Amino acid sequence: MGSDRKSGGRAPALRKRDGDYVGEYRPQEIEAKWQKKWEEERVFESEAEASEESFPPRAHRSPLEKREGRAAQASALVPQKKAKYYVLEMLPYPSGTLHMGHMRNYTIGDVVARTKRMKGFNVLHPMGWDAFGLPAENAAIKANTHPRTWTNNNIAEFQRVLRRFGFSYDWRREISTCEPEYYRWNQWFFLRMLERGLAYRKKSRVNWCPKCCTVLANEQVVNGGYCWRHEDTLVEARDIEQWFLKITAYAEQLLEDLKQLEGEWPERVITMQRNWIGKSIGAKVYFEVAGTDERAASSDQNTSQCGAPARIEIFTTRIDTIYGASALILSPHHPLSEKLIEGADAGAGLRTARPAEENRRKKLAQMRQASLKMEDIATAEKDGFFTGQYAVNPFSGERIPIWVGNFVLMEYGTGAIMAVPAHDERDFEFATKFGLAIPVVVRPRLEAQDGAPAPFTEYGVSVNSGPYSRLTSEEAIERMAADAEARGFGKKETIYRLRDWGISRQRYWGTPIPVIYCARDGMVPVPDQDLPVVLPANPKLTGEGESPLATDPEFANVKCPKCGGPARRETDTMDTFVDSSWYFYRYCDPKNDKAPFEAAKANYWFPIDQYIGGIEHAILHLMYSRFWCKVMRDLGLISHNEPAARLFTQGMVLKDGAAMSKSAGNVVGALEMAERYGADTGRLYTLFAAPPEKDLEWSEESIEGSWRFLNRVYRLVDKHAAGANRRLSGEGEQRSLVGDPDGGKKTEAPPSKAARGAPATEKEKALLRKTHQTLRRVTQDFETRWHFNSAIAQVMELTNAVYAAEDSVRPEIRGEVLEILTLMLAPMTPHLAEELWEILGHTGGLWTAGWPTYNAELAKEEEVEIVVQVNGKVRGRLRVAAGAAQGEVMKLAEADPGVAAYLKGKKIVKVVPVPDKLLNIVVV
RNA sequence: GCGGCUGUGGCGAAAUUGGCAUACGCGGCGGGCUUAAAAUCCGCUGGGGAUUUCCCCGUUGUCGGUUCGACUCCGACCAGCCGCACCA
Repeated sequence: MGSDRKSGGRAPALRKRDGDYVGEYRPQEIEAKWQKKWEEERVFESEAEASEESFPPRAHRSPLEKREGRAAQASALVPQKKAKYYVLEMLPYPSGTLHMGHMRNYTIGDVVARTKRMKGFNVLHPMGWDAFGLPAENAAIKANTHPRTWTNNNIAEFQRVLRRFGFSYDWRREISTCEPEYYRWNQWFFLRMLERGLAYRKKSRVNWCPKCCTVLANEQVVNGGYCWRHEDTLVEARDIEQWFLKITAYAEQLLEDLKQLEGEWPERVITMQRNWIGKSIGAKVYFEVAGTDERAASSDQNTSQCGAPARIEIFTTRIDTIYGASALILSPHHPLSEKLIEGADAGAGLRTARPAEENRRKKLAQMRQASLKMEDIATAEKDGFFTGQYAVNPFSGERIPIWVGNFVLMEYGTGAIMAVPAHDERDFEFATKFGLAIPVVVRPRLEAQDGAPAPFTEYGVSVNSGPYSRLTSEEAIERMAADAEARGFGKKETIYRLRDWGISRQRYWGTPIPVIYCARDGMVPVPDQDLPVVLPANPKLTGEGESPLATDPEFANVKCPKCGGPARRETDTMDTFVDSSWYFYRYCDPKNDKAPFEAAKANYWFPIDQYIGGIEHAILHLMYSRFWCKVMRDLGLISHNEPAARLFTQGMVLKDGAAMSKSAGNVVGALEMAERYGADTGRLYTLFAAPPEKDLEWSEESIEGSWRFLNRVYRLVDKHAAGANRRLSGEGEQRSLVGDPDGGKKTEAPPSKAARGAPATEKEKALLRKTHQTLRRVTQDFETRWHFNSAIAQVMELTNAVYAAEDSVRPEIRGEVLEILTLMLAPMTPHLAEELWEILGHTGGLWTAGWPTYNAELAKEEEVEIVVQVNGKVRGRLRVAAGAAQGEVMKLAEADPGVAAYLKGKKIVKVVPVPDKLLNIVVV
């Protein structure tokens, strides 16, 4: 980054230029000055939630309104009752250093918050810390300190940096999830879920990360079997007793309510959630097990010779293909797969060779082992073996072999499938490899599709399906499911891919799960009045073995709350995603010690109007917190269904092609940036370099451009004010001075406060026109499209126009333009804008000003350029009065020599006019 | 394999509803100021030609379609990125 000319310690300030003294833009001083002022004046504190009564809108009238007496009309557009606006960036995990990737996220939120405040909303814009978590524990072990020390140090540092960037947070509401005042409510929620059967404990196959030394939720397993924290570490399967939250109870609602979010949340996130929930509508069908003889005669023989259970349940979405089932296939982990391979080896007459029992056992063990590794499951070759047993197809009565296959997942459906090779790719592959029959039972609807490649997996028309032949697939699915249900061998069923949320973690730095195990009373919830269950202050952390809390007898050994006998505490802690599932509600009422929050306060502020964060939480945090919201609604705590009305996922900041991160070693530190160029330049650059949803490649060279622009604006305003002051004091124009001119501050009356004249010259008109056109577009870009980059480009153009106009416009006109320009910059570069506002002579602080009102009258073009095309090619340009009549434009076009040349000798067949823009003449 | 997103100058990008493609910025080149440099201000920057006014040509990943007119809409393809992935 080279020179230190931008650093704070430059030679001071005043230089002579064109007879005016122009100061130098010194962001470090300006930024500190205004941050202090904002804090003193408590500018960013939202108004009380109870304030549903009317508030007068923030008094703002733009200079132009004042001049034209339009204030009354304009304020009619502002809601009389101050509307609330809750804008939130996802809370950070305080680790490492804040870099410009983080700053981009917070800058976007801050622009929104500041804009809304200027527009008269009661804005809630809080910040807090996702303070529990494994990295703190690991770092503490490494540095031989306490996770709390490590975390709090980081929080202090994060705070410092965020304040340095001037983000407009209401710091009174700051929360930290590792404080007992916060996590006691995690425990409280857990107990409420326990009461409702939404929290339960079971032993199950879970994902274990050997590096984290703890269990992971399904959502924390990425890239087909790797730990989300250690993307190079394969997750292992373990059977562990742990706590689950029953998110599956809300599967349908979570899916259904995504519809409400359409258009408000990124399509991508909605799609990902939909896929994650993975709803399948189908049917369960029960197949009787018929023993080892495929031809077994007696229909009443429905237990096998080795005592295997009577029936196998399968799930299918294509019950219409059941006449084409040529086998049942069980998952290696299916409990029956073990039972079915027992018993005497096959007798004579089997169609398919049955491996000897010993080999069957070996094979099963092998397949179970293989499927523990989650990698390559999708790509692994199909494998399986015949159990020797048969089952009866309840529709056809046909006996079909029962196999075990490696591609059948125990975790999905019933862990068993019917194989229909003719109409399913995987079954086809399996059948081809092992020589199973491939009977066709669905034909394409159109003859033209006949001879379609096997397998044919689409809907069509049933054939060879007994009474169901000739039905369309849709009809067959409907009828066969109903018949199966009526005849008692099946039923319609909807299943979801979504699994319950495993929240037990075998680590220290998290919320203790508030239950106690008593030898006599079993599992006993900790009574509400005993909350919070506080983490022991001095744990023995090793990062290995069982939960650290289990090794702390003082913590683990307790009296049973029911019988008073000796009991043992649960020593696992909660997944930290519990903390972040409801944190945004706590901001509404951060100090409440009676309840997680007061319902009225939450209902005032919620839903979040604008939530902003990274795409990496598309499923994790954003699914969990939607679930939590619905649980809280059912507990009667809140009265809405979804926590966030709108979601925005910003792009990453890349450097050298990779996401900025500590581990990649390519971070541009936020503090470093602020020291070198000032926070405003950093903010401006991240907004200008790319639209916010897109990834942004960091470029040191481009930052200079943003820096130069702010300097340019500063000089422009400062020079203007200096000139105005000189005129006021020296040249005897009789205008009153406000304040003390010797006070060292620029408190003289600014041009804007003086009586203003209407634009007189063409140049003045043009500049004001440009100003209001810019204001219109910037307002739109802020409001709806969030194209901050093109908004900034507009402001740059306006700045260039003011420079170009030089002295051809009177100072009072220029003053007006510069005021609007300053206000437009305020949300993006707030410190500089405050300073300019003061330089322009305002004493109240820019935060008391509102967003300027666009004046359509002044923005209107009087004369427009019309592009004349002949057969779609530009052949001439006309300057005409705006709104000129079509015939007149046509006449002018025909008179234009450039156009006429192309019309000569041709016949005009069509004329397409676009008013005030274009005229296309079609000739042959 | 399925789903989604993206493709525009040397670079980051703009183009609001189908209406002048390349605004704004970076980089580069030239000029003013300066003894000089930095900073700053001004101009040029798709290609070719005319010393100006100007003329010709090309162009938004590729091919096709709709349209008076397509970066924008439709179809097919190519490339890159992301997500899911034996989900029955």
